[in-house]
Amino acid sequence: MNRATRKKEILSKAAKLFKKRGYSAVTMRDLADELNIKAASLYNHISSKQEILATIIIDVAENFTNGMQQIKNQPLTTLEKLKKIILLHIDLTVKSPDAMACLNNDWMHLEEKLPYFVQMREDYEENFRSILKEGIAQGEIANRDPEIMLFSLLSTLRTLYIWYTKKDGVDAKTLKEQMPATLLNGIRI
Amino acid sequence: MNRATRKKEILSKAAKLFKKRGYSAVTMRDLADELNIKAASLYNHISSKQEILATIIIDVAENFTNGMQQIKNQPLTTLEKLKKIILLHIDLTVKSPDAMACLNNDWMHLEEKLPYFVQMREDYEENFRSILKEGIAQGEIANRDPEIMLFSLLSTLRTLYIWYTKKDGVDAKTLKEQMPATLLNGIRI
DNA sequence: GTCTATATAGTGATAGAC
DNA sequence: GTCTATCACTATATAGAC
Repeated sequence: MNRATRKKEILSKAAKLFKKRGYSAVTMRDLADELNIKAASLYNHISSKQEILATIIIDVAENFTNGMQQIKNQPLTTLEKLKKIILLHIDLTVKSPDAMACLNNDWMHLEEKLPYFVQMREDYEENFRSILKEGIAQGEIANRDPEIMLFSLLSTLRTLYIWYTKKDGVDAKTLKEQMPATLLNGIRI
Repeated sequence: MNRATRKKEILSKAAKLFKKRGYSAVTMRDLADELNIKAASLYNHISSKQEILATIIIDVAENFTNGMQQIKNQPLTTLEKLKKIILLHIDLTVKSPDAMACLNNDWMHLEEKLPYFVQMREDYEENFRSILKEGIAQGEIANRDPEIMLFSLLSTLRTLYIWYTKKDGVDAKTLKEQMPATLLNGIRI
């Protein structure tokens, strides 16, 4: 198997295992078994277990950062921006549910890339918070504690991967159709 | 220090460490350091690392089960029942945020107690789902996919501990006053 | 009730043959 | 590109002294 394809396969299987048991509980031997090779062979493709984790998480995190950058300065109402943010979360979750789980559960095991990740996450939350406050100021959304609205929205969006990948869970189409209304009705005037 | 107090202290410090880094990443030496004793001394109070995890998680899980049992059969409207469920989550989170984190993030590392836990969690979700469906049938809440409403509510309630323990986070009083309205407005007619 | 010492079984990662 | 063999280290847990 060629080098690039094998590496992608390693990252994909690793994300799947990390989602199921967490980064610390997955050994290089577990990962190798999943690929039907020996643990030592993994090191022909990656340099460390840590590199695997960082690659998985930073890739998704940068997708969120880029998505938010595109949304925040568009000439849209607050509710339109929030709808786009909700759809961004749904799209990224549907595209890589395992990587979303890693980002949510294993980010604290990042080493070299930890400060970079934390900065991206803080910026993302701050942009989200600004949009909510803007909506309150303009009378578009309810005048309640923006911190409560923020965490209610983010909690749901960040854990979408749990419900999306569950048997008898919800499919992508239903999510895109019903999620924005369910979440936005909770905060709109 | 007397035996019962020491054991409680071990469970408390363990929950705090598990919340921060996850069960698998915390060693018995880490835990012992936190208590200023040696790892071997822990075994005079507990029989295994696994026992610590199970004690922490099952205790909170049984609190949820008991709370739900008391709520579901009371002569209340759906919205009143949902408000009581929301307050149950807030109360348990404020009481033991670290144990809530363990329950959410480390339940899959339970061994002997895993089936018991999974059954409790499934029953809890099923009771929650029934109450939502009852509300839709009686025209009290919006006629949307109950699965989406369920996961939106549960995601927020289950991750309350993240925001409650955060610096600049939300305090218990604000939560109890604003959380029910924010969440229920999203689903009520 | 805590200690030191240790048993036993992994852990991530490297060297070098094929 | 994968293998076997192995290194240096760390994990949970026990035995027995104090």
